[in-house]
Amino acid sequence: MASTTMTRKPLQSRSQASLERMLAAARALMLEAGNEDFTLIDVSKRGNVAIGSIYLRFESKDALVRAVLLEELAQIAEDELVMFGTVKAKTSALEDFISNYVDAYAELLQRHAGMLRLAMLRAVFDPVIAGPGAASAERIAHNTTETILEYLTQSESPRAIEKAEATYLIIFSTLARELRLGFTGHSAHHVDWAFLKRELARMCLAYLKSDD
Amino acid sequence: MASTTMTRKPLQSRSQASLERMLAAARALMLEAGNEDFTLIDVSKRGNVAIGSIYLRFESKDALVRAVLLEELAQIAEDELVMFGTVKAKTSALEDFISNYVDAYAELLQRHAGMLRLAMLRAVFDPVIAGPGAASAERIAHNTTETILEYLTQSESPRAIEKAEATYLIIFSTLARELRLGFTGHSAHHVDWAFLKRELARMCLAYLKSDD
Amino acid sequence: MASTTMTRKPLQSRSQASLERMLAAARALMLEAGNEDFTLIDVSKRGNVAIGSIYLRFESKDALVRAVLLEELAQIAEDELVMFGTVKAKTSALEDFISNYVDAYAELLQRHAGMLRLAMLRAVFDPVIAGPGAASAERIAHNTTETILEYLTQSESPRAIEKAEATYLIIFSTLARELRLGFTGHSAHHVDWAFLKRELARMCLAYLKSDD
Amino acid sequence: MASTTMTRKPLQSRSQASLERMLAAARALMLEAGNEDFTLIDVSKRGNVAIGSIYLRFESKDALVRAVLLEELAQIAEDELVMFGTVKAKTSALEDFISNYVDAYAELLQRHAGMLRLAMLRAVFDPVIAGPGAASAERIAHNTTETILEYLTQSESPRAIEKAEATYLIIFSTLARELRLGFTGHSAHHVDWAFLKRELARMCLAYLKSDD
DNA sequence: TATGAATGAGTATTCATTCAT
DNA sequence: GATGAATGAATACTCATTCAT
Repeated sequence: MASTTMTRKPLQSRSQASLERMLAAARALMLEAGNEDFTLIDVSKRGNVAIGSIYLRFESKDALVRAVLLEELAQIAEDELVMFGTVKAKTSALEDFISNYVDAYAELLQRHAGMLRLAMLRAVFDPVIAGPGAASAERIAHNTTETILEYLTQSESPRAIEKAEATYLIIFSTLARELRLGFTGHSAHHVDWAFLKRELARMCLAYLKSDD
Repeated sequence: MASTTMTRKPLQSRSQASLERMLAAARALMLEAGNEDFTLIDVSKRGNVAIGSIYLRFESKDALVRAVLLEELAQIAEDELVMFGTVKAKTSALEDFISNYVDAYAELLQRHAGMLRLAMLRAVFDPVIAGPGAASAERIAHNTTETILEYLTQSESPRAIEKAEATYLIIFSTLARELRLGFTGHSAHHVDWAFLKRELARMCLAYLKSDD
Repeated sequence: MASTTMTRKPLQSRSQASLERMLAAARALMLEAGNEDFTLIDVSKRGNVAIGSIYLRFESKDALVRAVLLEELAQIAEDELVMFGTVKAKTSALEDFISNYVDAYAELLQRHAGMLRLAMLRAVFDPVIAGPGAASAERIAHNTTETILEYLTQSESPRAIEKAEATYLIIFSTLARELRLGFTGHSAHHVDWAFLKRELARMCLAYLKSDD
Repeated sequence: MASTTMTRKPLQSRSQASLERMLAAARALMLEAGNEDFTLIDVSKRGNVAIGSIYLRFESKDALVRAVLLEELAQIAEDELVMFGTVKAKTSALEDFISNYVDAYAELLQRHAGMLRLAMLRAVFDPVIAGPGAASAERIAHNTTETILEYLTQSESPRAIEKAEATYLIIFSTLARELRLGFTGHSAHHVDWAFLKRELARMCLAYLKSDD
């Protein structure tokens, strides 16, 4: 068994390296062009892999694109969890939480903007992408809502659940503008990002604390 | 004058009809697929126009796509003005305005969602689309902000300008989710639209009325 | 009959003018491009004639091209006769004749170079052009040969006929290089034209006067 | 070394064979039509290569045409050198040289007439073809002139250089008629080729030996 | 397994020709 | 007769996919 492993490992890592190179090449090409219009020849040259090798791992170009996006979505999901834990750990009041959360979430979305944009475009017609995307989104929505609720119940706010959910939705929507979906800064091309984040936090707080 | 019209109409309407058929066919194909990947053969068949006829009116497939989008953007700009006038006419208090505005703006964006989505995607690399899109966006942003300010100055709110601007941005961003930019309902696929609109209005109001 | 003529003339001259405009436009386009790759739309715009009108006079684009070329070939034939008469009129010795003839023939070929080039290219596959072209060529060949013979018989040269014919062939071939058929001056790009004409005349004279 | 050849040959010859088939097909089509108006589908069918394979070797149809012509021009250049060497080797007097040279040069031009004709047509607008064509022409012109001069200086002829150059030009121009540039036999369609070559040689000799 | 040359269906674009007005 | 908008066949080129080595 040891020998089997010995013999297989190098081969596997060879394969593994080749697989990673094609994924990385496709990823780079997708980010550079902002779309999926790269060719497999591009991937072949850039990733130093034979075209045939791509078809050994993926049944089509589409499957390769999906793999790249799914990999990114998994990473985003992980990053979200880490981000969420970090924010929670350093906050004890609603004010702190909302403000830090908006900052951290904004940063996360910005970091993954390129691929997230592509993932969202594809999600429109590709359930394989829409699924994990929605699942991940739901988890972060749930976590966020729960945490806001924890802070809110301390102050016995009525309609707490509804407000917490709306808050998450509005925060996500607003920050998602940064994914460059929209006319270059539709309605905002000289509004700066810091300003938007600050006011978004304030708005959410005013809303959450209001006793309507 | 009547005779002039008589003589010209048939000639114009023939051409006009053909032009409209190709624009309509392209529009329909774009909306159905959610992208610009239709072929001119599709347009030819669907619109019952010869391929050559398309090139009689447009210098390229791209120009046809642009024409479809520009037509829609012009319509959107007009609709926005009408919508804005209607909302203003029937509101006298900030509460009414925000609530009605969110409703009406949401309806407008929903009505144009398909093409607006395509316009935004193209705006990323096509200045011919980005220009009018941004101009239109800026006008509605300006109008909205001004109106909010009118109501706010009545109550001498500090930071009125910043809050009015942030309000517009956040409303637009939140409603724009409806353009299906995002995982089908990323984080919101069973949250209903009526709920979101109501809470968005409330949030904005709480924010605008807060004395931070 | 007078009235018929009255009524017809203006119409005819209208038609005539239109016909001439399309021929002139086609001619200009052919000369500018150096080939037959113009489009009928070009002719339509340039000549201010409707495309339909072209098909009223010519059964195809090819027929239009032919008409232009045939018109030019007829003009060339006429020019050749005039040129030949002029040269003969002012010369009385072989030396004068050859020298003046080479000059005048060179000038004629140069003047018609553009269309002659096109005519020759088309003659390869179009008998309608090859015919008149060859006929015209034969006449000038005959005239030239005859004239040379007149001068030669004065000096009782043996092989006079053969030499006269060869002289014409060689003069024509050499001058035809000016039609820009050949690598830009294949083998001659800094040899000047005046030199070539002078030496060509000398060579012919030496040959004609030799008693081989 | 043998094994290297063994391993490489099959790979190369497959590719090589395919490349040669497309070049040969294009060549044949060009010669048959006398122009470049063949289609890539024609090449594909005739050469039994996929259209895509053509684009694997050439970046455009134009590049394929160029390759065919350049190949021929290179062959012509080589043939010219061989021809020239052979002629020089077997001649010791001017008479012999001119006569043999005209014969051999005529044969060479005839052999390559079809492609040479196409090359010259393209040279008008394509520097890639005009360059090698002119270079090759200049070399043969130079060689010819030099050789004539060697024979002439023996007889201390005045104006030797000018006469040698003119001789080359006139020989080339006259023989080039055979490239079918000109109305099929413009001025010569029943003049036979043997006659023309003989007289051309005589004319050149008479000229070169004359003491003008 | 790995390779990358070969494949050919698919697409934008052009332009001679037709024909309704 | 005159017009010029409409037609659609034809063609260069691209690229995902296959398969012989």
